[in-house]
Amino acid sequence: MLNISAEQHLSDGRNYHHGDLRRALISAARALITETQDWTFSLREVARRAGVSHNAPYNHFPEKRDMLAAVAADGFETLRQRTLQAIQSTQSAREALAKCAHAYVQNGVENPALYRLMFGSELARDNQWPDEAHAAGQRTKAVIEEIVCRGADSGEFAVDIDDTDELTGVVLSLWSAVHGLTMFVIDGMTGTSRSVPELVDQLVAMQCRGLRSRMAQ
Amino acid sequence: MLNISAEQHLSDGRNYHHGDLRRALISAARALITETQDWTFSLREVARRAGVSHNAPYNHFPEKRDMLAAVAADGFETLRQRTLQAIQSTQSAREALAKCAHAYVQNGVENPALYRLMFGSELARDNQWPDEAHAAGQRTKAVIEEIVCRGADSGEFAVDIDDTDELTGVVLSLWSAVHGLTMFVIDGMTGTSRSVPELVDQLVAMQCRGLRSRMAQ
DNA sequence: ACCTGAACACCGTTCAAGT
DNA sequence: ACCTGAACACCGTTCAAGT
Repeated sequence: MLNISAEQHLSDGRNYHHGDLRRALISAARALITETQDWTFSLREVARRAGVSHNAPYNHFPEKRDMLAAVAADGFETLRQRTLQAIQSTQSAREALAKCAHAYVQNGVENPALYRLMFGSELARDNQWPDEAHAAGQRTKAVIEEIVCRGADSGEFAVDIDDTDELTGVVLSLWSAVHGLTMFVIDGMTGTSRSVPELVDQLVAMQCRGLRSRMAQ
Repeated sequence: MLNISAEQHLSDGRNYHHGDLRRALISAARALITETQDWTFSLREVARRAGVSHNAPYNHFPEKRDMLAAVAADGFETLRQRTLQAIQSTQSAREALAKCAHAYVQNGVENPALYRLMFGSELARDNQWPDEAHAAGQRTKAVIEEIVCRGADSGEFAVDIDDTDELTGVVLSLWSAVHGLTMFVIDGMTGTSRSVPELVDQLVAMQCRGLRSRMAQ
């Protein structure tokens, strides 16, 4: 994954402090988020963990927010890889969508704070996201787009993928549903005792039904 | 709405500082969020705005987080009222769902920071939400549940509302989709030039299709 | 180019005290 | 019961200086 350990760097012959402090800071911050399930820790604490002075981070990030944005981008990359792996060797678009959704939700459940950072975040400044995090999010979206195109090709989904607007809208609707469910599960807002996989299955079933028949809107 | 002004308090004959500082603090914080589109302001700043010493808030909230949670609950209440009003005098469940979704998304777009606070939030401590915010969220969910029940009664939606699990799952799926879309619109992650109303319409159309026919899952 | 240490203006929270 | 003021340990960020 993206978490290159300190040892690897050192065995590289590169000095931890001079070779890749940026990466080390991101790793340290991500580890802190994973451990504490919170990101109210200080930038100084991250620097301490990385074994550098409390200002060293400013050589790599303009301010704290930008470092968190880099962690978020890292989280998006992990999510992308996990969903991508989940749809390997699936037999149908329908199955791929289900597998993707399960992997997606589980990724969030396993590290709620990181998932919250990726989306909920005060990363936005003036309601504008840092480019790095934004781009990483778009790459994650591409996985869903691939599934939709596959379903259209196979005839499973009644989507006109040559109509860019329609394709984008469908992809966005699907991502919205899966993302929303992930948030509610994480936040304990489901208000039911049903298992997470059951909820995911029901959501996917409903979305697939919506994609199959295309009556008057 | 819930924003009772200072004047109203004073005309009540109640002293602003002794009568309802809690409410005044929530209002001040909400105003700060609305103005700055951020909630990294300090608790001391909120106290300043309310014209009290920097510790007065501690008489009403155990810590800063709890005050933000109260603001979030306030935001949920506004959202609930706006969606509730949107579905008044609608002719069908289908129309109600559309109107509700439009009002919901627009509410988020009008005050992104508040919406982010309500959901994305580091309000959670140990992944557990403050009771007040949690309860307010559940009340918002009830609006969607009402629409689904109405659609089941009228035969518009093929949902067995006597099956609690199924009903909960459907409501959660719908809420997930609308919430997810709201977040993506706010975060500028839609990756399309289509208008927000168009995206909402497409999402609603897809969800309704999913609710109408019930073939083998 | 990258890192350090001192410095500045702030903050969340606690505590003893006032009414 | 509610509010104040002083105090504590911290933080983000800047700056001058070191290599």
